[in-house]
This record gives sequence, C-alpha cells and structure tokens, in this order.
Amino acid sequence: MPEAQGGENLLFLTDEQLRQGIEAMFFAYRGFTADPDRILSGMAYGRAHHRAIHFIARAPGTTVNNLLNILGVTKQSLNRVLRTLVEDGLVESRIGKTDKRERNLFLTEDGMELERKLSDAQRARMRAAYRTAGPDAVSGFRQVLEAMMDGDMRRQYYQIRDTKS
Amino acid sequence: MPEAQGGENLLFLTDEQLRQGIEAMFFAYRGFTADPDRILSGMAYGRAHHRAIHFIARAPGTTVNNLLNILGVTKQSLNRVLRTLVEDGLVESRIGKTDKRERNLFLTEDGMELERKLSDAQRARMRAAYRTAGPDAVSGFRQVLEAMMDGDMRRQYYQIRDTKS
DNA sequence: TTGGAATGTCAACAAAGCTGACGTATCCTG
DNA sequence: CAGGATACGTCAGCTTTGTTGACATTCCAA
Repeated sequence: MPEAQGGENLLFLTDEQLRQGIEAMFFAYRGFTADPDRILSGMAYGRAHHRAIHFIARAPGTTVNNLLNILGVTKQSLNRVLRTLVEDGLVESRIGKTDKRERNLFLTEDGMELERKLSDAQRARMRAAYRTAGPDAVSGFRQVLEAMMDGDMRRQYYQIRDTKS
Repeated sequence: MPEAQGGENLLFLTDEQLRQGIEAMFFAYRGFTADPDRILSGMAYGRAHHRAIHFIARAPGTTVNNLLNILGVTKQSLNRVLRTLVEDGLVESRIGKTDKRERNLFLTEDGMELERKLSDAQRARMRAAYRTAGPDAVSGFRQVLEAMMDGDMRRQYYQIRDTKS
C-alpha cells in the first residue's frame, strides 16, 4: 500500500513506535515513583500520602475539595490519608476564614521536612534524567506529556504550574 | 552566588523546572491509563490484567517467572490475575516442554481480541499526543523516559523492545 | 539417589481505591 | 428567615492489587 505513508510524519507513527512509547511510559513511571516509595515504605505511609503532601506543599492553604479534584479520588479515600497525616502532626487542618465550612490544609514543620526528603529524592532522579537527555529532549518530553493528559487534568496542571508558591 | 550557574544548562535545571516535570509525569500517567481503565471497568478486570495481557501478547510463550520480572510484582499477585484470565479463556497456560516446572503463556483468540481493543485505545491517545507534539518532541520524550528508568527496568525495556514479535 | 533450588499454587492479610448513607455546620437565595 | 445547596467528616462494606508464609512439584547436581 504505497499511499499509506502520505503525510510527512505518518511513517513515523507506526504501531511499533507507539508500542515502544507505551512501554517506555510504563517502565519509566516505575522509576519515577521508586525513590519516594522506598523512603515511605519504612514509615506507615504510601504513595497516596506522598501525593497529598506534595500538593499541600505546592499550594499551602488549599481546601479539601480542591485537593480532591487534583488527586482524582473520593473524599473517603483522601480522608483516610489526611486523617493519619493530621494525627501524626505532619498536616494542619484549619477552619476556613471566610467560609467556615472549608478546611485549609498546611504542612507543619515535620510535614515540610518529610516533603523535602521526598521531593529531593524525586528531583534528583529527574535532574539526572534531564542531564542525560539534554535540554532539547526535556522540552519534547514536557510537550508530549502535556498532550497526553485529559483535558481536565491539563487545566489542573497549568493552574498549579502557574501558581506562584 | 554568581558562580552557581556555571554550566551551559545548569540554569535550566531549577527546582521549579524539575517540579513541573514531576507534576507533568503525574497528570500524564493518569491520561495514559485512562482509556484501558475505562474499557476494563465494565468487565471484572483492572490494570493488572491489562499489564499481563500486554506483555503476554508481546512475548507469546513467556514463562510466569519472566513475566514476574517484567511486571515487578510477587508471583502470588500475578498468579491471581493469571488464574482469572485462564479461567475466562483469555490466556492459555501450557506446561513447559523442556522444563515441566515452567508454564508457557499464550493469548487465546478471545485474549487477542481484548488485547487489540485495549492497545488500540492506548495507541490512539499516544498517536494523538505524538502528532500534537511533533517528531522532535517524541524523540526527546523517549530519551528522558529511558533515562528515568532504574537500571534493571531499562534492561528489560530494551530487551522487550528489540524482540521481534 | 537424594537434597537443595526453582517454579508455581493456596491462604490470609494490608493498602488504597470505590459506593452508599448519613450527620453537621455553614452559606446563600427566594 | 426558612429551606435548599455546599463542604466536610465518618461509618460500613466491598474490590483490586499488592504483600508474606506455607507447601507441592519438578529439576539438577553432588
């Protein structure tokens, strides 16, 4: 079928190429989460706790509802995680100032310390990967990832990304 | 500290840039798994089944042990998934010819049909993302992902990638 | 030929997701 | 100001997917 490769980059998008991208994504995500998982496995925490801590650190004072939307889990599931973090003194939950129904979430000193440990490890791996691949590759990496997100996620991502912390 | 940005791309690797990469990875992975998850949610299957089906399709006749190493879970966890797939007639498990302790795994016709449905959906998203980002971006994407893998995973990835199916 | 290593299965448990129902406090609107 | 909507927390119970421990079968090498 000679007409099958009409466009400039249709040839490029073979099923084989796409499959490799899919598998790369699978194996890379394992590496991506490996270091924080290792750190948390000692304590009584898991990946769910890491995610909550990350986004509370990123947007201090965020509400429970906001976190729910970002993480894409049910409030029951998030609540279980949040409760242990508050009990252990890593997260503080303050009643909202303007709207008293809301809870504003903050990391305590201990919470920030754990957050630093986790994100240091994750950034170190990211930094190494970026250095190995080079600046041009990094730009492409980000472009493809953004294009891969669902519309809702992409909006969330941009909003958080452009938040001055 | 003027000397802090000595290298050509040290300026580039700010914590801010790294954080954005981390969050992009988080949100993108959600998109990456969304379509297969949706398809499987109706049936009694989940992401674990998808992974098993994917790699059996990729390397027909693979052993349980081999699959274990690729997926990075315990054999007990894999076994449960595998058992339901065999019971439902999607996977066939044949006793090894040379070594009777081993089981060689194959997809049945039904298994292949489901695999096609899943990978079609996942490839469609990948293809759209690749098209949006462009060929240069795709190359960078792959480079960064490979650099992000653990050494063992990377070896697995290359081995599977270079297997002629 | 026999004891250890490899492979796979069964049982029980844990983490983290889910739905549904309900209670309480607070806000907002007619 | 009464009543509905919103934000949050919680109880109960279920599912998926990971874990460890115990055990059977098979192979291989001392």
